[in-house]
Amino acid sequence: MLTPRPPFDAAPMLGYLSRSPLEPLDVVQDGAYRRAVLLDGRPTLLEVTPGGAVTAPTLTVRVLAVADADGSVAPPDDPELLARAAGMVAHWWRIEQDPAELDAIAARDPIIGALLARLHGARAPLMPSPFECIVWAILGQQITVTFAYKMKRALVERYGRTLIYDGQTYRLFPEASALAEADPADLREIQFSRQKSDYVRSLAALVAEDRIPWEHLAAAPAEEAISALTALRGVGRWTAEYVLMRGLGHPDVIPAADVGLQAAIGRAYDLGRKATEAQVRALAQQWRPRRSHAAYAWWWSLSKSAQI
DNA sequence: ATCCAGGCTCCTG
DNA sequence: CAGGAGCATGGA
Repeated sequence: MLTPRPPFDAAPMLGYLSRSPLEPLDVVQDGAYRRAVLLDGRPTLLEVTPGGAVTAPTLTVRVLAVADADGSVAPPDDPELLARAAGMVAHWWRIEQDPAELDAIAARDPIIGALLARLHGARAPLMPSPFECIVWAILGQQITVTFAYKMKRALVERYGRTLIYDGQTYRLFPEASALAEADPADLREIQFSRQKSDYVRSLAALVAEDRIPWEHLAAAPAEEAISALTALRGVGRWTAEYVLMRGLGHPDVIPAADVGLQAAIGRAYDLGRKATEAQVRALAQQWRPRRSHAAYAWWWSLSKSAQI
């Protein structure tokens, strides 16, 4: 049982995690979140169940099943495993972040303040791994989100491992080694452009050889990490910023070139059209030092759960 | 039909 | 260094 720093509200986060019916990995059902990940080299199914109140929140983490090499599924055997699973969940769900830091932002900028109020207690959740995040960012380049989900689903179904629990199939995001060896013709079949195919395969090869220092990048100043990431083929500034905020947990990064953000911000600030990248960066000065949370909030405002 | 989506690389002038 | 083509597909 984890006890996030209050206020903490999992509801908007669950809404965000169930944002697309095509999303193949994030499973939200009966108020709980399930996700299969590789832990100690074995597919492991985790479940997170929010409880308590916004002012006294809890997160119950369970390890539902662990798959062995032969694919047979068993209940968890290692007591260490639960502690490690809980640690991962605590990190993804940002339970230590202090939402009080957002109050000053809301006071400075009432427009985002109204949005932050709707998201009272919410955190901007991280993706389970930087690798998954960077691949997802590349899939999302230039195309509609719906099409990106379609590609992600096909990628996961073709290259990801599976875990069957309670009659339900859970998929894992593909390992870097599997994507590094992917046949470009197969990727073309699942509607990857030649560029996306090249980018994903070359990045997967780097990650498989552990050539990307994720921990260093997570701790480095944002601009330094952005420079390092944009040196990689297929990674421009938008992708680097996305990976910093969603994959590495940098608190103060915003992908200002994102057209979704630009549309949301253009509407909210009554600009008459979508904001330019320069306008987003200028407005975002007010959202320091939590620009990542601001970006998440604007994206959330575009999701279905925000329309209600 | 044409444009544009959670961009990036590469090529041109 | 700015500007534009090309990429794959689908919805507006």
